[in-house]
Amino acid sequence: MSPARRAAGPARRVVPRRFYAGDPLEVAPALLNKVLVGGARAGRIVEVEAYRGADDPASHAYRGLRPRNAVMFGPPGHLYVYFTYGMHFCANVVCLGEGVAGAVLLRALAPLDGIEAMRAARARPPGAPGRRSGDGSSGWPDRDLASGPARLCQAMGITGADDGADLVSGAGGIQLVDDGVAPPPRPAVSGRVGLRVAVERPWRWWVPGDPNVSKGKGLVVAPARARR
DNA sequence: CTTTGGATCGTCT
DNA sequence: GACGATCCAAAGG
Repeated sequence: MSPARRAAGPARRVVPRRFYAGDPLEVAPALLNKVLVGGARAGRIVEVEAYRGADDPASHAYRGLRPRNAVMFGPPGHLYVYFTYGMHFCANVVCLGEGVAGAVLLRALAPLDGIEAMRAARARPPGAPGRRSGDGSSGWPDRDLASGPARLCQAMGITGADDGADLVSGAGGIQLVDDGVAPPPRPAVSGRVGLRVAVERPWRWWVPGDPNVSKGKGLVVAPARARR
């Protein structure tokens, strides 16, 4: 590697395309603790949600192939980015094979590299409401830089221009890598956030106790049972 | 702490 | 014409 190689930390291996070929319900929890790299910025995935196709009324693919969701029907290992609420982007990893829709929504990252760039991308202008006075901070504690699907895109600089980017080749400047940290053996689970249908499906997973997980609340699907 | 409403526009009805 | 895989701040307790 060049002198610009990372100062510390284990090697990062690109996640192979076959990893994405499975069902989103299996790929989603396996994505936890993988690392999303975009230019000098990188973050560890700590919260995800699975979306499927014709059998998932909450999925953008539920009503069939459209220009917006076309990437969801394409080959696995690509990024599906959509625009919503008139102002936000959200990013998904495409699963399953070509012609079959499936994706995993990336809901939160733990910032690893390029944290200054993330702060800048998420900063409100000086004097804006909500900005802390006194110190030179640009407004957000690091745990809130990417603690939500739209915040994540803002922090990483992901926009609609990245829709369809290949996470394996990295040709679009975004790549998914494994730095040797395994997914949690027992991830936390709940229903998906922000939906009006299929809220009871336990298709949201996160790294238990991680402070970067979004504050969005999914329906509690498997309440802790009293032990005795 | 929780709840509520505004922002803002592509997509679908 | 309605609404969304959201975020943010202001208001209320």
